[in-house]
Amino acid sequence: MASAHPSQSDLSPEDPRAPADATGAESPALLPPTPAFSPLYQQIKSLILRSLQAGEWKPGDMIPSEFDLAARFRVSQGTVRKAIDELATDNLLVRRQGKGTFVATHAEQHIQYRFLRVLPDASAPEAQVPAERRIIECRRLRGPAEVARQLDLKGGDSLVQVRRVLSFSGTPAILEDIWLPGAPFKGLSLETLSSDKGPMYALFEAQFGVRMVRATEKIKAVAADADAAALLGVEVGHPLLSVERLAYTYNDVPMELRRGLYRTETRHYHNELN
Amino acid sequence: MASAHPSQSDLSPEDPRAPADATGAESPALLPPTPAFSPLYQQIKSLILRSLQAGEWKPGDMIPSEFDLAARFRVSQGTVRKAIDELATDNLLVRRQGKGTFVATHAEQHIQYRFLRVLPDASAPEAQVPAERRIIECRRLRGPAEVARQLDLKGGDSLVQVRRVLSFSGTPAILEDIWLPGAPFKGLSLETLSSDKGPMYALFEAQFGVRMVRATEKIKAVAADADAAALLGVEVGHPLLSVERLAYTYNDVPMELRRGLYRTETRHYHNELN
DNA sequence: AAGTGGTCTAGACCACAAC
DNA sequence: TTGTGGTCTAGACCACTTG
Repeated sequence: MASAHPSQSDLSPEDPRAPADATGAESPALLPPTPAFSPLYQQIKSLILRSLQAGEWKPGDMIPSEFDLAARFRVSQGTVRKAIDELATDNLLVRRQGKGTFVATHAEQHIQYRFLRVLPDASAPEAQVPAERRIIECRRLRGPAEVARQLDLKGGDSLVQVRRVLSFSGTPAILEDIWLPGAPFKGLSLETLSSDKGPMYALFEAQFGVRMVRATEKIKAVAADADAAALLGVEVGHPLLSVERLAYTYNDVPMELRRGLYRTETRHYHNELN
Repeated sequence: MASAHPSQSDLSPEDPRAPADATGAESPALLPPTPAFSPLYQQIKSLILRSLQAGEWKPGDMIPSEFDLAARFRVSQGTVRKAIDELATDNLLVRRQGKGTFVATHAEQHIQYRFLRVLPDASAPEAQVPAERRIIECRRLRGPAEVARQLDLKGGDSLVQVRRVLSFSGTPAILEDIWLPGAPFKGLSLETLSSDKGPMYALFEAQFGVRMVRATEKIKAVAADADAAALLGVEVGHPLLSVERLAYTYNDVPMELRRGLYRTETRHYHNELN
C-alpha cells in the first residue's frame, strides 16, 4: 500500500465495495453530522463479519492468519489485528496464541452455558453440577402477536415452542418456554431435543446453522401460577425470578425468545457491573 | 529506548520498581507455569492505576497526554495507548478526542446512575424520569457478621447503615439498605445525604474520596416481609426483586454492600449478554 | 495554529504450540 | 524449525477541539 493513509473508500481488495457505515449499530438514522467516516479497521471488521455470516468459516474453524487476511484485504497486519480484537471482545472469534484465531462456538465452551447466569448461593465458583434437562413439549403454532413482534415476524408466521424443565440434583429449578421462528428451525422436534446432550445453542449451530451471538434480558420477580407451581414443585404464589431473553444472531437479527422462571431459594442470578 | 524489546524488568522510569504481576486479578496463586511474565503495557497500566489510587489525578481531571506519559515512563506512545485503552474499557478513564483523557467520575455521568439497571417496561430507552429519593435512616452500628465478612472487616468494626426509598412519579419502587465501612465514611450523616442531589456515588467521591469502580450483584425473587411491604406499599408476600450488590474501589477492595428490593410490576432489571 | 486522541504502516522480536 | 498470535517501536498523517 503506497499512501500511508488511504483516505476513505480506498478499499477494493477482493470484495466489491466497502460499506460506508460499518458497525451497523451506530448511526441514529438522523442527519449524520459527519459524512459517515469509518476507519479502515471497521471496514475490515465488517468484511470479516460478512464472511462469518456467509459461513465461509464455520463455528470451531480456524480463520486465516492475520498476515493472510492482511494480504487479502491489502492492509497492514496491525489493522487486521485491531479488527479481530474487536470481534474477539464481542465473542465472535477466539484467539489462541500459537495456534490461530477460531470462530467461537457454543459447543466446547469448555465449562458453562454461555448465557446462563445462575449460580448456587454457596458460590464456590466451580462445583457447577450439570443440569438435568427434561423436555416437556415441542410444538409448532401460529405465534402470539407479542412473541411474533419481538422476533420480527408477521402475525401469522409459524413458530416452534419448546417447554422444558431444568433440575439440579433432582430438584426442579428452572422452567423455560422457548419460541423460535419456524422457518430457520424446520425439522426441530421433541426427539431431536431429547436425544441431544450439550447446550441447546450448540445444537442450533450444528443442526440449523444458527449461531446466537448476543442477548438482552428483562428480569422481574413474579408469583408462581398454577402451571409453574406444579412443574417447579412450589406453591402457587411462590416468588420466582422471571428472565425474559431475546437472543440475536449476526446483524442483530432476533432468533429466539425465551422466558425462564427460576427458583431462587438456594441460587441466584449473578451479574458483573463495570 | 535503545533495545527494541526491553526483555522484562527493564522498567525504571520515575517509579522505583515495576511489579512482576500487574493486573492483580490473574495469577491463581499456585505455581505460575510461566515465570510471571507481564507485558510492558500491563506494567504501565498498573503504574497509571497507582497514580489514580494515590489521587495524583482526581475524578474529572485530565491526565497527561499519551506522549507525556510515554516520555515519563520511557516507552512509546503506542504502549501507553494500549494501557489507557484497557483502563478506558474498565471505565476508569474516559477518552475525549481532541481534548484529552480524563479520570472517570460518577458525577456528570451525563444521563444515568452508573450501576442502576432498572428500566420501565414500555422501554423507550430515554424517558428515564429521575427518581425521588427519601432517606429513612442513617445510623452507625457494630455490623452483623455476614455484612462485615463481605466488606472484609472485623466483626466489631463500625459500620454505617443507610436505608432509603426511591420513588418514580410518587410511587415507591425501590427500598435500599446500604452498609458502608465506618472508617472511610466518617462524618456521613442523614443531613449530608438528604441535602445532596445527584448520585450517591458522586457524593462518595467528592466527600470521602472513595470511587466505586465495579460491582457484582446477586439477584433473587423474594416475598415482601411486613417491613418492606409497608415501605413499598404492597401486601406482605408480594414478589420483589432482591438485588444484592457488592461494590469495589480500586484494587478490588469492597467498600459497599447494598441490598435493594425492587417492585417490578411496571419495570424490569435490564441486562445485556455477550 | 497548536494540542490531543485516533488511525495506519512497516518492521523487529518474543511467547506459544505443533510438527 | 515453522507458523501463529502477542508486544513494541517510530514515524506519518487524520480528526476533533480550543484559542
